[in-house]
Amino acid sequence: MLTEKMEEYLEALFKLSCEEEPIIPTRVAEYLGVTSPSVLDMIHRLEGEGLVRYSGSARGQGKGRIHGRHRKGISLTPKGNRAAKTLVRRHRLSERFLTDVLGLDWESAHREACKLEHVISPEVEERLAEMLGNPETCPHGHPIPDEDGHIKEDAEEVKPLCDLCANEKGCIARVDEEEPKLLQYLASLGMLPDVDIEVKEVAPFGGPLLVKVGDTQYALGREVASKIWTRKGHRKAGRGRHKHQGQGIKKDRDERGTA
Amino acid sequence: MLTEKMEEYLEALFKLSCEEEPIIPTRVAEYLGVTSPSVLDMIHRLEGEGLVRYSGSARGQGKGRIHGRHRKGISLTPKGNRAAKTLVRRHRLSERFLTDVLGLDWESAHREACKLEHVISPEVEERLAEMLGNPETCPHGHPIPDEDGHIKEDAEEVKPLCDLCANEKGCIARVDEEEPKLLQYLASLGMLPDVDIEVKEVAPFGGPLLVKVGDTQYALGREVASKIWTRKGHRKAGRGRHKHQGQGIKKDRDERGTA
DNA sequence: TAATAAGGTTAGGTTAATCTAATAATTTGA
DNA sequence: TCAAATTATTAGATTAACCTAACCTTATTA
Repeated sequence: MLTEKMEEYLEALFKLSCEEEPIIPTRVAEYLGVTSPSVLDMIHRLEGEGLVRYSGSARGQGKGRIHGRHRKGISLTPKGNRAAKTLVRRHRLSERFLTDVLGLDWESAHREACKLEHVISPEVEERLAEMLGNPETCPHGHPIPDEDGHIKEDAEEVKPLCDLCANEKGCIARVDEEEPKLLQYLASLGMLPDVDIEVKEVAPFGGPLLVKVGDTQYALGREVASKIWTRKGHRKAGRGRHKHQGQGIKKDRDERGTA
Repeated sequence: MLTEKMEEYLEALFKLSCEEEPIIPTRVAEYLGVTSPSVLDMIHRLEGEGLVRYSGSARGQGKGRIHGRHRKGISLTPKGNRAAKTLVRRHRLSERFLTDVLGLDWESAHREACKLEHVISPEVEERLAEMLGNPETCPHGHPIPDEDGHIKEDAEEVKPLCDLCANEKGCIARVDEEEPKLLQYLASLGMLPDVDIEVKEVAPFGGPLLVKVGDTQYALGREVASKIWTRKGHRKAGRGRHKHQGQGIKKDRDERGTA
């Protein structure tokens, strides 16, 4: 049986596996705010459950180098991957419910979803998805895995804002969700999924980007710009289905002005 | 900080305090399915948090006898009582949401609510209550404490079905929620809150009751009948407010035919 | 290449929540 | 009133998650 902590580790491993290549214990420790002996401890327990594999030190393997049958470092087994995706699905469905139906702001929704994802049963998960109209993304624009753990690939290329050239236009596909403060900041600038954005200038030597959203221009650091993911072209109709449904439900409490 | 287990104990103590008078460790142990040393352990921790009082053995105090300032045995402090009522509120609001909005059956709703109650924040609690139209009772008919922990008293006398005389009529106010199996059984007989019921016969010597619900008669043991609470007179319009709202939200997925 | 930094691992300890087994205290009732 | 039954309490163990401190091992780099 999975404990809540085990679930948290699985999720962390899943998210880290989308970024850097060999996942090392120290990275996990940083990500979760625990010490590395604690991570080792848990990794051993998760190995015992057949959810992760760990082949000793992964240092010096180089990014993405494959050694024999599988990578060094920590990796999720298919079973672990499946469990992690279920958690991600429950988290993102919860976020949609909390923002669209209950009208919470992004930061609160994220915080609450972190707790909800561990107590949602398959039955509630299914009904919730149905009630929300089977949304394809969370409020930040990240895809929601389907019941079978499949994640819909982006139809078009999605790249970070910092990779756009001067005068290139795009549409925000999603924003990284790890830092609540940043999320709140971006929301305050109107940088939300499905919003058009244009890079006006790119300062040299790693300097800031000058971007235009709506009628206003903002200077953004490269670091921040790397957390904003864009796709080509303009906003698409039809993508905001669930969102509009949510807004409809939310409308009658809009005077409270959250989100 | 309260752990989930502490919360479970508080809730158990709250429910037990509504029934028998001096709450003894052994009773709590039975109720929660743990051993008495475990209960003692937790009681000490809860005492340390100022949530309960415990004055040694309470045996032989007699039902409800007061000794000095407060009863012997385990009792909740005002702080503990308040915390327990918040949990009961969250549990019952969750149940309403799960049955009325998501269309779960009573048993599943109860099971899920047991988990949800521990992860709902004050903000979510408030919004959920609002969305549900501030319901006054859970699906089984039990009152939902308000945000301040006040529980609305019954306007009329509410007594167990087994206390009615032959040919006495009443309306089901609520059914005890502790045993899921029983709940499911009663629901299958149509014995739900706000349903009229009539006692046709009472067999002597602790025998069964013959009761009529709708057009059908059933024989119920005394034990079961003691879990069904009735009030005088017929179903009241206006009491089912939240229920109807729930049905409205549920309507467009009724073809699934759950609940 | 030797020193330093970064990371991995072990050993041992803590707290919450549980258990079993044993012992002490109280009740009940014959 | 005294034995049997019930309850309370203590002692000692266990498991999951943590931690700190100490000690290896592998990489970088001066």
